[in-house]
Amino acid sequence: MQGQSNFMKAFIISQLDQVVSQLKSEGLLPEEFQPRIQIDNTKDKAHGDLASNLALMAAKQAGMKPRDLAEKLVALLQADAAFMQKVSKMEIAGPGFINFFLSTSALTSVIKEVLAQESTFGQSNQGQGEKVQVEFVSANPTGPLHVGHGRGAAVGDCLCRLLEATGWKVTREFYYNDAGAQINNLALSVQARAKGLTPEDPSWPEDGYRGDYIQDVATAYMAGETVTADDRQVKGAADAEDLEAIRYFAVASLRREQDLDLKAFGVDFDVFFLESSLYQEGKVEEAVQALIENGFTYEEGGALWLKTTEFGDDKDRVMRKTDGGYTYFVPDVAYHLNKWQRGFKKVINEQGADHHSTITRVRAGLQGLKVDIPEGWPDYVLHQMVTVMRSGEEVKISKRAGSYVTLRDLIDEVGCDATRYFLAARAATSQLTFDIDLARSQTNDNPVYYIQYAHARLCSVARQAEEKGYSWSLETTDLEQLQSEQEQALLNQLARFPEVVSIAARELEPHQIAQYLRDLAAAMHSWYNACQFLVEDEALRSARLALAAATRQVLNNGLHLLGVSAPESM
RNA sequence: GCGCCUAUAGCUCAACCGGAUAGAGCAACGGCCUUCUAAGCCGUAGGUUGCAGGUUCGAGUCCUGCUGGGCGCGCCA
Repeated sequence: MQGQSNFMKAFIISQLDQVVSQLKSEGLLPEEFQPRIQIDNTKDKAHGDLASNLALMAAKQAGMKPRDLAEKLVALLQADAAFMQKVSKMEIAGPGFINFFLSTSALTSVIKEVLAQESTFGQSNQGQGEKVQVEFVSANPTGPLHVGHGRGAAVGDCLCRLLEATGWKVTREFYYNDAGAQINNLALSVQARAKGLTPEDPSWPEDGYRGDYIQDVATAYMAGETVTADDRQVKGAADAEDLEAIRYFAVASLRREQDLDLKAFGVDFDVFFLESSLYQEGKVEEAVQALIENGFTYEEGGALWLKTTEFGDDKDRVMRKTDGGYTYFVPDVAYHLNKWQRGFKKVINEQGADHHSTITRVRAGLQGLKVDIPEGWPDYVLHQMVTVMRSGEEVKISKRAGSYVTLRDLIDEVGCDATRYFLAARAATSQLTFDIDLARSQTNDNPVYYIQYAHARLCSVARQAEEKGYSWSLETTDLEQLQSEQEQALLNQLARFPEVVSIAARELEPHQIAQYLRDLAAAMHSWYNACQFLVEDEALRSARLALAAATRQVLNNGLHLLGVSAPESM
């Protein structure tokens, strides 16, 4: 699938396509030759603005040397007067690249596009209004969100924003594992605290949760406080013997706390899906029955097994334990069947790589249901582990959670913007080192402020232009004034944006947006230092204010995709 | 032992379905504020892309085999 490209790329591709057809009719190229014509951004401005490797790809089939074929292609393009209005010069370079030098009018046309499309510049319709469900975070309601959940939240939310920007109809979903052994464990831990035990006591539950937050929950429960979670209100029963009441209260308390953390992080969900609802509605049992009826199960050692090996797993897995309970992936299968039945042909699960072994099991279960779910469904985006560093040393604990660093710690300490940026700026496949000192620093070390500062500077220029009565309108502005090296570099960066958004969405890689924004901000800062905007020469001034307005808009659009604010002053 | 991820400058990381001389930031060194925000800019230095083969006109990118690191391999989730 070809990504949405900037219009000059699309234009050159279509012209080259015509030229290829021409060469076919001349018999120079075989009829069956169907190149994927590729136009690249150049790394070196000596190579022009855009470049094509078509001659290199087609040389063999044409039976010509690449450079000779390139000559031929260039000659045909040069014959087209309309084409040569947009391309001021072509050069053949290296082994046979064709370098395109764009005319100023072609370069500056992006300004008109940006100012006309405003906040929609960069958007496309790749998704064609199709539904996509993105499940992310999905933390167990047994403790505060940790930094790994934070990475999931940042990456998942940016993915959603990218998909929305490219024409998908997105449902953000959070799956609560509110049934199962870990919840029982939570209830026992709170109960122990309610009875005044501490983790040091010999009678403290085995594998109990030891963090301070358990004490907070127990105290609130015993005080009869009322907790309001997203879908329920629970009053503490103040009875240390009522484990059921404790369980209910504890889950509500932790859900509420997670909700507050997510809100502070600027992440909203459309659906909170409860694992317990699958049991209540008999969906887990239905899925199990279907798997049994389809012959993918067997009993052994008092347990029920799923033949996951028939779907690529290295060993079969227990579905129903000897104690009668289901293993965790069984409700997961029921849940994903539910997603499918809700009509999501595309589903993306963003989760930590430490859970990657579930993928094979869930997909195997879905195949075993035999309801025509495609083999590779659903998609997964796995993020690797996060290490938090402070003063050159790894930070492993938080006061509240005990054994891990919480998302709340980071938001409180470095702020929402910087936390989101740092957690989304690296490829999900890479382990991430979160440097608190760097994220906190309000200096040029910090890419968040670097990008935001670029935006704030342009806002400031616009304010001052207004104060001085320097009005301008696009219709009467002569964009040919933008001749400096920095201006042309910036124009090329602006033109890249729709394509970057498109590729980032297609590859499910939000970090590409962060990377791009840094490049764009760098181009803007270089320009800012090289050129004065509020000059006497009205023609030049207006052109620069137009470019400044367009750049500000694209910075804003890009920051929005990351969920990072775009301040008007700093 | 098996599976997934990963290895790029001293450090943290990029590199657009294989493209030209592998790029940024930090750290180091040298410059730029009477002028729109110096949270900025310009320059210098820094590399056998873990190792060895292979495919290709062309490989950090694809294939094979090694080596190191992370995660997983439970009738936990």
